[in-house]
Amino acid sequence: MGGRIKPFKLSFKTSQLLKPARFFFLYIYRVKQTFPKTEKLKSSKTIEKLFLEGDSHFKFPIKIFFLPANENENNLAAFAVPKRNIKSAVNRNRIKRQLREAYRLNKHLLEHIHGKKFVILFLYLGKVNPQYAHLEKAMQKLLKKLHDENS
RNA sequence: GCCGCAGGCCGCCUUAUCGUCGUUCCAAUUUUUUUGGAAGGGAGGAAAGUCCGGGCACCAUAGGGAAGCAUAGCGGCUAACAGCCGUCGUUAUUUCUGCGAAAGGAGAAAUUUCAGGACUAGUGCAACAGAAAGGAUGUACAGGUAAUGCUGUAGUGAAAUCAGGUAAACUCUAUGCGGUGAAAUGCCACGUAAACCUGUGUCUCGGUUUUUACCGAGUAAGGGUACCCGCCCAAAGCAGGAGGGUAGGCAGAUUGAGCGUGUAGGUAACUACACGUCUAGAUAAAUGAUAAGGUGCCAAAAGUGAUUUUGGUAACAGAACCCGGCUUAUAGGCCUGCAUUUUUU
Repeated sequence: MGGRIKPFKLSFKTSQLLKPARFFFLYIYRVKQTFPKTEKLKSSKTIEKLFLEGDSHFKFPIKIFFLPANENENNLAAFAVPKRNIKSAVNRNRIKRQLREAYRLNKHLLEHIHGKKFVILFLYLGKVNPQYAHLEKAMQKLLKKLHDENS
């Protein structure tokens, strides 16, 4: 874990804007906020399995499917936006990027489930382009719920 | 200055932090590799539709025939084209010139339309009007004959025996077209590996012959390329099963009919030469988030006005082997040309 901890350095202005719950985690130490290839879910078999066997939670507009996968080193995550709801390719891409961003900034919420790792799929079910702030809120609630159930 | 039309160009910017995908360099670990750091780069004019044309790759089927599809004045450009340029004809608009009492019609220029080969090969079709609209022929008057709508005029119509009109009607003529499509294809790794089992499947008649087989004819009739001939396969082909392996890596893949500038040739499209330049390469698919400032647009308020303040908003849209076009979508801005109107001199 040593390589993943960085000294906390934020300006006064930014830290003022942070909410208390998030502020707590960040104040102790800072989880590295990266999202490299090794944390992306790529196997089509696993994704199929997720839809068939995975448990799900829903908080508008995001639905998540997840399965425990303790043999993995990292949590694996994938993001999907159905073509049925969002027609434009540009908007689909954008929502996927925003989902990924929201996950990247909030994945530290899953760090404290010691030993337990998950395979997660995030599915966007809204029919219009979202505000990023709403997405992030929903993401935080879902990750917290997952955390509380398994700790 | 305002508004309109046509053509061309651009199509949000800057900074900071955190991320993300390649490249290069450095350090650590080291066979590969992995991790960290630094530098520099990272979507479009249409990347879209997949409508044409190529490059490139492959094929047991690529040849010939007919069919089908595409193109269509003439000349040029190009790797090629259904594209582009020039030109002739043609459609329409505007302006000018001169003719005329007027209605009108003539010529020239600019822009613009065209599915612009052939109805003297054949077939089909044609509203209204009209006796009659396609091997047609009636009435009135006049003429003529041995006799007859035989001839002329009137009448209908765009057109009445005239080489009529029509090919975004069949058709004919000329030219072109093998098919598939980067999920192609090649290599590496894994694997006993063009391996195993089951089913389907090569017809009928005649002749030669002991039989196999060969020859000929017929049929939709073994399989393959839509069809036929030809050709190829027969240890083939097709379908299923069991078992194994796997959605792996590298190449293809980004230096190219590339881009920029200049000179020369050409009416132009474009071409030649010289110099400079490297500008995305992902693969469950890289460009995002946050903050601040600016820019454009819209709305409201204030002001005679220049303008200021506040709020909102950021068009269409995401590379997927690569090029040349076409078509469609597109907020807003800039430039050029033409025409109208207003003001000033």
